[in-house]
Amino acid sequence: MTVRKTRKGGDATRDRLIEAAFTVVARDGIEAASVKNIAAEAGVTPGLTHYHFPSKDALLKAAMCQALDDYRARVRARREESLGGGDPLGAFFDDAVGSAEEYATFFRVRLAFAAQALVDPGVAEALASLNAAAIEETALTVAAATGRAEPGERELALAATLKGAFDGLMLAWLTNPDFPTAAAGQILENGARAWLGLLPRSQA
Amino acid sequence: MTVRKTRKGGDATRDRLIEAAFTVVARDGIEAASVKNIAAEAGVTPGLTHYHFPSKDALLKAAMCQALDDYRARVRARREESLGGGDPLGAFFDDAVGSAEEYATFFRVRLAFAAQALVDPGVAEALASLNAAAIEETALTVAAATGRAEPGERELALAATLKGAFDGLMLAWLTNPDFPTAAAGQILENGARAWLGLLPRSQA
Amino acid sequence: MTVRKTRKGGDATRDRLIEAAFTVVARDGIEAASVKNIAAEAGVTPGLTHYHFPSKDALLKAAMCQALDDYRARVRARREESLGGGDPLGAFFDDAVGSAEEYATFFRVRLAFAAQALVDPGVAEALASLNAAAIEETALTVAAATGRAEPGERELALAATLKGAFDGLMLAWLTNPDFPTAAAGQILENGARAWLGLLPRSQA
Amino acid sequence: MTVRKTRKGGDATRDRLIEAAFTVVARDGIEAASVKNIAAEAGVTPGLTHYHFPSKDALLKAAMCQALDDYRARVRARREESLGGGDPLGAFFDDAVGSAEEYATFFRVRLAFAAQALVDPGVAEALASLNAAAIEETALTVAAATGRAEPGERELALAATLKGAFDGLMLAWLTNPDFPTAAAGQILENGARAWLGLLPRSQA
DNA sequence: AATGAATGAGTATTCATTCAT
DNA sequence: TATGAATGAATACTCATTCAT
Repeated sequence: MTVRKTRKGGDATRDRLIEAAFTVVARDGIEAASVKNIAAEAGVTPGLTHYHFPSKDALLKAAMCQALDDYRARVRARREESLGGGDPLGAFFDDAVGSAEEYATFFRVRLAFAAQALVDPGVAEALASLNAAAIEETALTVAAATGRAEPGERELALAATLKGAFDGLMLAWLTNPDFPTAAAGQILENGARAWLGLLPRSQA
Repeated sequence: MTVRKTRKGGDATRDRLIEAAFTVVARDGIEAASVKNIAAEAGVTPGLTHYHFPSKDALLKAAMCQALDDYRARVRARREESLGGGDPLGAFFDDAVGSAEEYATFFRVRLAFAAQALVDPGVAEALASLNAAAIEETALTVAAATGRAEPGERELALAATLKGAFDGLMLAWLTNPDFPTAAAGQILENGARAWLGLLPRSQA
Repeated sequence: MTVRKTRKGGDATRDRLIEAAFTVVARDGIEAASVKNIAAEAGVTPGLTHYHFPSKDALLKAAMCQALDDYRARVRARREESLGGGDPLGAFFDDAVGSAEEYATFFRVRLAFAAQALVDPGVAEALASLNAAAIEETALTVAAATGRAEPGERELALAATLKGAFDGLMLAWLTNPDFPTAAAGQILENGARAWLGLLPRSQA
Repeated sequence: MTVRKTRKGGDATRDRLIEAAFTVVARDGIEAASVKNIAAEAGVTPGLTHYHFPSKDALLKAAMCQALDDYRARVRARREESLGGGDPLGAFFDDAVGSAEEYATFFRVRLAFAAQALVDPGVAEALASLNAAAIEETALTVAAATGRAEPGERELALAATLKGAFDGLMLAWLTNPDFPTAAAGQILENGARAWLGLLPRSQA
């Protein structure tokens, strides 16, 4: 019991560190994500970091994984929410375009790691697998739009395209508040529907 | 003449530093872009860097600006090459999809600075203006597709979307070699044509 | 207890750094007072300096404050020692002239900071307040000479003059070992006694 | 002729460098007196400094010597101006107290070098000899007060004391604008007159 | 006489990491 | 578990000096 309590405290600290790393990277960028800053954000001593994580990189990687996992969970929740509606694809685009602000924090962290992934194979691998999971999530939505139970190659390609394109739009929007979000959403949606052989939303 | 010679030596070094910065960022990432590494790549002493540039950030900024300017020049050249053809939009997509490898280096550098732009307003501003220039370049192509001399709001919105989306696809492709580039290109192209009220390429 | 022991180690190092800074400035001048030299004198790593002090300037300031505080304490001790004697002013001058060698180290450090105070307002302020404290100390001696409990304006002016003049004599003596210390002491003492309306010492 | 003209230009630059060094030291302190800053103040290139002076230290030394020489010349001019008056000592003190502001610039530079003299024997020697010259100048005034043609030991001791004490008062005044200048002048003057066996000025 | 380019040693400071407690 | 002290390598940047032109 006491042992577990102690462990729980330790785990709580570990989680606080992960969350603090996420916060610092999202707020101040990866260059500011020093052990000192992260520990300060978590309210602990820098030395303690190396008790919970073998290295700073391990901590950052853990933060990245958790962030992308949370992101995927959020995407899944949205999908399940909109399962009942008649137009899953429409709901997906409405969410993607309408909740940009909400996804922004995730994306800031993702971008920081993407830049590193181009250089560090370890980061690249972790990010790739997490990304694949998110794409599969989206593929389920796409499959639902065409009435298939399992997403095929065509659906997976579209899902990957949508995920990539939306990342790019997010990047553009973050660095340019005047970015035409709505138009971009329509353009993509039209392309997606055409790809699936569906009519445009207005005519459907 | 002699005067110019002296000046030339200095300017040549300056240019070598800029190019070295670009190379290091593209190859090893921005975290490795220390003054020492850049100077070594350029074959000069680190101290000399601060003779030609007031600070490391100024050098990196110069490298970023030059890189994006070169990128825009390349896009323009491609557009002018394909001016004679009957399908400017098709040529644009063929280039974007087919020359991914060629654009990759530019993108790697761009991504590094994008991550910083989220945090450093100075970088953000510079990158935004360079980005706007690239978008205008693309808008000319879009306008040509609809037969207009000057791009209107609709064309600009599409150009911004295409630029953003292609950036995202590039990011996805760089971190995942299996990314369905061709499919993504078609999806986007279909969306673009629909947005402009044109028929899909296959039917045109 | 154990807690205190840890803290003691840190505080001891901090003190060693302050003392080392004082030593280096007094011995080699302020231009030689680099973080590297000071740390070496203290027997620690340069990096550790920035664990105990936010900056080199903060360390030097701390050294200056402690030095001038020690100086004031020494002046006070001398005054209290000679409190019983019948001629406080005479005792003060005897000490000032006779203990020049002893005060020299303090003065060397003080001079280094005085040169900086002309340029750096932060140093100037700190030095001014420490100087004021030393003057008040001397003013107590002056007041005792006239039998007053509290020093008035006249006594403060004399104290400030004596402090300033003795600093100048110290500077002259340090750069010229042949400086007529004894004569200077008499000249100042005569001026001081005349200012207070007292008879010269020889006639008293 | 042309040769002389060229040389003249060179000498003029040399003088500009000396003056610039003086200006920078007086205004920004000796830590800011880098070759770069001095050259900028003189409006020339840093490299040129080493054509006219073998080293930075040589330039600074030249600036110090010229400054103290100017100071001595100024003191002498004052003395000669007041030679006709009946009270040379009174005139000397009136000048010293009244022209503090005018001497301040000289003193700032002098202080910077005094701090170095404590550490660098070369500077110490140069400064000592220049100081001795200034003291002899003052000794002439003191001798005039007692009606002697040549200053004796007693007069030299007083002159040294006055020079030293006034330096100290200048230092005190520069770091504390509230310093009681007038009182200090009277105290010193009383001491000086008593030392020479003269009556105080008020009674004379 | 003067410039601009270049060097190499030097600066303060930050960092991830270790370790005794 | 958690801390505070300590290290050594790395950082950007400054400096006096040299030299070809």
